[in-house]
Amino acid sequence: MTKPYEPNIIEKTVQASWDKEKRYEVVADDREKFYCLSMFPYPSGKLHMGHVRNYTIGDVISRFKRMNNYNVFQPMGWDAFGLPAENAAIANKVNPNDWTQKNIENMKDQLKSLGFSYDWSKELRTCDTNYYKWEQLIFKKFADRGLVYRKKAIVNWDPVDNTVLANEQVIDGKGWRSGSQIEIKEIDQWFLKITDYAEELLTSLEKLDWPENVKTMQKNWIGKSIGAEIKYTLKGSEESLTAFSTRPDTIFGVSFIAISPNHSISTELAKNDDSLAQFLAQCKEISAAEADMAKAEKLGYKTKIKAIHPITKELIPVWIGNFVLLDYGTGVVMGVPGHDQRDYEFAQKYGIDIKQVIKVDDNDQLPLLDKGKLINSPGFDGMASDSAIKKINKYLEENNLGKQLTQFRLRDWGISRQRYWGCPIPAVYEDGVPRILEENELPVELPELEKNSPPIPLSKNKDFINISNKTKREADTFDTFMDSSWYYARFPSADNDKEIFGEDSDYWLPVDLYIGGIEHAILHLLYSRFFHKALRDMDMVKEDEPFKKLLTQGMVLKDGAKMSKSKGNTVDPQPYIDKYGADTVRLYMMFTSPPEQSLEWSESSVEGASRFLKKVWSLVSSRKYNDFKEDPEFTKEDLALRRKAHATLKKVENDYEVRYSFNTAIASVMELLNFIPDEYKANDASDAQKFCLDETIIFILKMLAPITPHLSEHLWNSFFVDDLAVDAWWPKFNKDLLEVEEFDLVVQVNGKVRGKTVINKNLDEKEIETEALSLENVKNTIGANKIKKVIYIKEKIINFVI
RNA sequence: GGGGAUGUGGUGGAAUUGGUAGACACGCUUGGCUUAGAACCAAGUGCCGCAAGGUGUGGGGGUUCGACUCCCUCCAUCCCUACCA
Repeated sequence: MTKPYEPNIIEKTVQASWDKEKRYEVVADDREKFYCLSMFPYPSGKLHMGHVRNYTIGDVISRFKRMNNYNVFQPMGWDAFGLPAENAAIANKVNPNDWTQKNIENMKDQLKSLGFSYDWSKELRTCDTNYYKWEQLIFKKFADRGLVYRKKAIVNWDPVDNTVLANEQVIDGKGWRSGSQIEIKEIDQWFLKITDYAEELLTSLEKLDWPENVKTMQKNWIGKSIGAEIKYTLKGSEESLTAFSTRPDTIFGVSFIAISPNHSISTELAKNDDSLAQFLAQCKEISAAEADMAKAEKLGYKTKIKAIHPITKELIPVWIGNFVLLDYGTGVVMGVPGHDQRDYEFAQKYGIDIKQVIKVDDNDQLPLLDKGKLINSPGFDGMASDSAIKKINKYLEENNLGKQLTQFRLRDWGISRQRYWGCPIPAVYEDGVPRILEENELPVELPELEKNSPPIPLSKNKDFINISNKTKREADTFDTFMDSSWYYARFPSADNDKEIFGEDSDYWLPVDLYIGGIEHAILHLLYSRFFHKALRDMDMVKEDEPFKKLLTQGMVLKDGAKMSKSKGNTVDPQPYIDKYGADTVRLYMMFTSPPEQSLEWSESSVEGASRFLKKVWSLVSSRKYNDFKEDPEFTKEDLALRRKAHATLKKVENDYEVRYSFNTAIASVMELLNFIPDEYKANDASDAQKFCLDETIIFILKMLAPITPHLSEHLWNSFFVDDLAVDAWWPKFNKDLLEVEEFDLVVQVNGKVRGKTVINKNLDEKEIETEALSLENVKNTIGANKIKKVIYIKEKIINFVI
């Protein structure tokens, strides 16, 4: 009788030996380096299945690379600042730091129990002064390079709670706690000039080994467009409005101008117009989130102002539209209802002229969004859109009415947050004038709170704010995306308190493989790329890009939505680890779907994963490797097993290394295990049979080692003769063993399968055809019909067309 | 509203380059073992049909000798939309 498989005992023992020998703490050496990074978590309390999936993927790849003789660095840390800590602090009257640290300890224990091969000596927490002090320094250096400025920007304001709300905290236009109608408010904030890098962020996407969909998303987000700025002078005024358009060829179709409710003209007019003032107030009753604005009903208010069309000199009404954003382009839209969907709807609603100025054919329906030939455009009629654009731009430029311009959709990054639990922005106000602190005035430490007292905003913390009568400290903290924009570069130097990026960072950067959720495809990844390029330009890092290769995992969903603490739909892995062991949980997560796909959580086949590991256990645990000095004589059946084992190894290698397709790798190993004939396991098996089984076992343990490291290591140590750990080497398949003399041929008639037959590889095409035609079912189907055509695909298929 | 993805048995999924649809599992059914259950073992399992056969990859259309795969169109679901991380 073999002992039962007791994963919890095995796993604790194996993990203890890793800790003792510090197996996964690494330093520079001669091997090729591999920096494998999984996105660090926000310490929300407990791990959920989304984390388990993400971190298992990273660990499987790290372990596979390590077995293939790479020097692998896989760190872990904590994105520790953020809103949930403050929410928890308010709800439960706990100190956000205590709450966060406790969560970190919990989650760290969970990560350790899952057996991830992290180098914990480089752990970092963004809420540590030794982390964020460097962030304040980066900010100062960015400022010195002219990448920092201040401007007004809109926020969600809760007039009852007197606080700024995050978009997430606004539900149907109401504050989540107070329930009151929120309003948009403009406040002064710090900005980073990410737009200075717009062009490079766009062009260097090409160099990246990233999934195409992520690159496309970033490209569209940056949104480079070539168009023209067109000046509309206002009637009876020196003032003018400038609108940007990518379609100057439709300029003769302009029948209104729309400006933002926040535009200075709007505010000016409202002073003497109560109904307009009311309209502007109404426009503020909408959340600042783009999705909400886009969904809101398009509303307009017609002013008495007229703009002069730059070419026809006709008078055009100026409207105020709630869909026009001030900090978006110029805050002025030229309305061309005939050729723009949104303008069309707006014009229909308010009875504004809709003119067709582009023609494609006689069946044109408005709005017509395609390019075509110009009509109703005096002086340009009959021209194709593209040449008309050039002509019109030239005309505008010569007459000082506008100019050709490249514009980006990307906006500068507002980094001010009106919160407590974040990195203090290192600035002061001297007589109200902002000044960013000098290097020798850093760090600005986040003031500690009383035990168990809820956070008060920094703006209300007098001890912190008031430096002197004239000098006040900045009360805002950084956006937490700042914290996560450079952590990848800090990790190798996490234990270095002398330099921000020491020689360890130099050695390990860039990240060779970055793994994380697809939800970060745009913001986090774009901000990090921007940081990296700015740091490069200050000679703080080399390379142009931080993440060479990217693997985006799909969401783990529960009840049809992304698993997250705030939605309250998380599934804790702990009960599963306790019941089945970490190896089973890891195996199940990898087996249940490929990494990129989103996945509705279900525990339905955890049992299957567990069952498979028990089978491996019962096959290997009481067995010892037979150290044959020379190869025995193999029968045909022996060779079939060896072929299967070597073919599986080849496939699994490809699945791990190239395809990141762990579910199919596991399926192949399961298939291999099922393929072993029972007599090979018996005591009276022949030497050749024992040899083949031993070889198969070696392959199985090695192939599983990245996914189920504890079981593999334990069985390896009891089974094999050398004293190297299971992750010391990866086996090599023998390609001579993969050769076969025969293949299965599928025989089709008119594309439908009518038979299958085994064909010797030596036969020529004519012989194969005869062979196929001799099949009973094929003969019957063809009957008296004449064969019109024969299609033969080498060693796969033959199709008779009748 | 915009951008990106996904859709295959009762369930998770496989089919890697346009070439056998449903590998590998879960579940279920039947049988074995057992006092009984659990566990384990064996066989079966897309749908319709006694069978021959037909049919089948979200719906509709197309290209092709051949389509889960390519094209058009519609529908559903998920993610992002700049202050959740």
